[in-house]
Order: sequence, then C-alpha cells, then structure tokens
Amino acid sequence: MEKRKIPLLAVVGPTASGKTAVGAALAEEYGGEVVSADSMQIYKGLDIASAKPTKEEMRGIPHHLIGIVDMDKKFSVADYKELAEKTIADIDKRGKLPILVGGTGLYVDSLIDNISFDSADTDGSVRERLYSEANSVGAEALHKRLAEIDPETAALVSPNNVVRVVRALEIWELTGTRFSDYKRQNKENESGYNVCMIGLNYKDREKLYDRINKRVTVMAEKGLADECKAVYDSEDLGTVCQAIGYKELIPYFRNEMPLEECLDKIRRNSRRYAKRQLTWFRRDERINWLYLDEINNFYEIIKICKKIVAKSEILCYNKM
RNA sequence: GCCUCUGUAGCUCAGUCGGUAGAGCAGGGGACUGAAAAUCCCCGUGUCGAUGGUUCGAUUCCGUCCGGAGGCA
Repeated sequence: MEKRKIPLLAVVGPTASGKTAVGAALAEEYGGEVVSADSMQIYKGLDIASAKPTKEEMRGIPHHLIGIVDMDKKFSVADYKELAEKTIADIDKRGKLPILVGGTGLYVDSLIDNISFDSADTDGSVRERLYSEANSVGAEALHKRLAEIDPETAALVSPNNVVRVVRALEIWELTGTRFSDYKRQNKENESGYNVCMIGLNYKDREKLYDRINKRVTVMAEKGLADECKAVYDSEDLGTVCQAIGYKELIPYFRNEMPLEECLDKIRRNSRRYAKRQLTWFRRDERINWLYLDEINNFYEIIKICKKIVAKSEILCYNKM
C-alpha cells in the first residue's frame, strides 16, 4: 500500500493580503494549527516590523515557527525545512491539521516539493572567499569561470547576480557537482504531503497597495521606530537585518533622513516585495487563487476556502 | 483688469533652430534550490492643454480660448 501522506493546507500570498486572518479562521474550522512560512517572523523581536500575528489574531490557535530564532543567528531555507517538517509531523501525529501560512515562497516550495538539503553543501569560508574574489577579480570573471564548468547555469544567471554565481561556484567546489545537476538531483524526492494550496490576492493591484501603505502607517503608530531603534542600538543581526521596515529606518536613526521619508521607502519596498511574491506564487499551478476584492465579506472567503479544501480531498484521504 | 511665466508619460521635468519626443521617480513583466522581506534581468505611444492660422508638414512659429503660478494696480 502507498505510504500515507500528511494532509497539509497552505495559505500563501503577498504581504498584507490577509493570510493571518484566513489561516487562523481555517484552523478554527478544521481543528488545525498554524505553521508559519515566513523568513522574518521566525526571528525573536521586530514583532511590529515583521507583522507577526497578535494574540487576538491568533484566536487561541497554536502558531508555530514564529519568534523562535535569536536575532544574531543566521537562518536559512535548510534550517526552515527541517524545523517545519518536524513541526508538521508532530501536529499530524496529534490528529490536528497543519496549516502552512506564509509569504516566503522559497520556504513554502522547499517544504512542499521536498527539496533536499545536505549540511555539507554550504561552507561560510568558501563563500566568503568567493565574495572577496568577486571584489578583486570582478563579477564577470567569476561568471566566466562558472560558464566553463556549468554553461547551463551561467546562461541562466546574469554576471551581475553575484549571489547566484557565488552559490553555484560554492556547490561546485564543495561537491564537484554542477549547480544545474545539483538542482535536478535535489528535486527528485517525492513530496511527503497531500497538499491543498490557497492563494490570496486582489484583482485590483491598487487595493493591495492601499492595504500595504496603510499597514505601514499603522505600524508606525504602534511604535515601529522605537522597536527598530532598540534593535539598531543593541543587536548584532543575522538575516533579520534585511527586514523591510527595519533597514529603511537606519538613515533616520543616523539623523540623515526624516522619519516620514523613511516610512515612504518602507511602503515602496513593501509594494515591490509584494510584486515579487506574486511573481513567485503565480507560476505555481497548484494554487487556488482567491481575489479578495471580489468577495463580499470574510465569512464568504472562508466558505470558498472550505469548498476548495473539500474539492482537493486532502481530508478524505486522511479518514480512510 | 493689465503684465510676465507656465501647460509634454501616473509624478517631476528635458527636448525638438518646424520633419509626431526622452530622462529620473512611480509602475508593469520575469527569474529564483542553504542571506529569499535577499539577489538579479527585461519593459517608455504619450490626442506634446484646446482650437484656428502660416507651412508640403506644427508638439515646436503666430492668433484666440481654457487651466495653473507669480507680479502690478
């Protein structure tokens, strides 16, 4: 008999689309627990900037993988995948439905598509050396080197994209495998989940952007600047230093820019981020899209979600 | 009321010594396998305010009108 796959409901979408509320409501409906797929909410601190769900928003539903990593730590997809798998397996074992909620596309896909990560495939010192080489010899030279060993990847990645070029070379040095082959190999594993994906979006992009703009205003009112200033003064930051809402405020802390101007930068960067998230998720044909500006009220949204879940039959499989 | 300046892409503006126009910002599309809220690639047709005139040809010159800014009474 075929191995049982864990049923998994996923709610994805761009920032400020309303994933938190839908995730919690669906958890209430199905007796589920929320597993976050968010590269910034995973950190302790910057609660306002990363728009972590508040106590009220969680509605008593257990939320996992939020605020669990120290801010001075680096954190990556590989770490995420490992943690998420354990968390989901545990929820499933307790007879609850795991509900993946988040906007970090890479995290979602690595988990759902079961991309394998090996601890030997990354080495900070190798990476550091490649970056300093990029600095001295130039990015084009590195790209040329990549073209010799792996023309397929080189053709796909611009010489300007140093991050990608370095990673491809890092893999080559560490494993002796071309990055293009490496990717294919890591994709071969079958998914461990029986997944139903729901995507939240707006037909009218302006509506989404309005929500983003307003949310930044609300964040500022809630004390965004104070929260970030405290972090700026004390912490030695890992990946969180990239958080939108934090990095744009640094010129303000240095007295180089008025606050309102920094807030506008936050709004703009959040809009662009939302656009990139949509680009990522749109190519995934498994996603059932909901256009929230075409649905009257929240109750209706949940009703449609339930229809989608029923049609996917992820829960029927579970009962057999 | 008179005088001066001004009206070109969503915004700020450049420009065409008359041959239907281009930057920045905003925005759009795309890529994405260990930093991913990161990193990178591609994308500029707009009644050149309206209407008459001059001209082979006007967004460009001239007249009038309608917006906007300033100055003088």
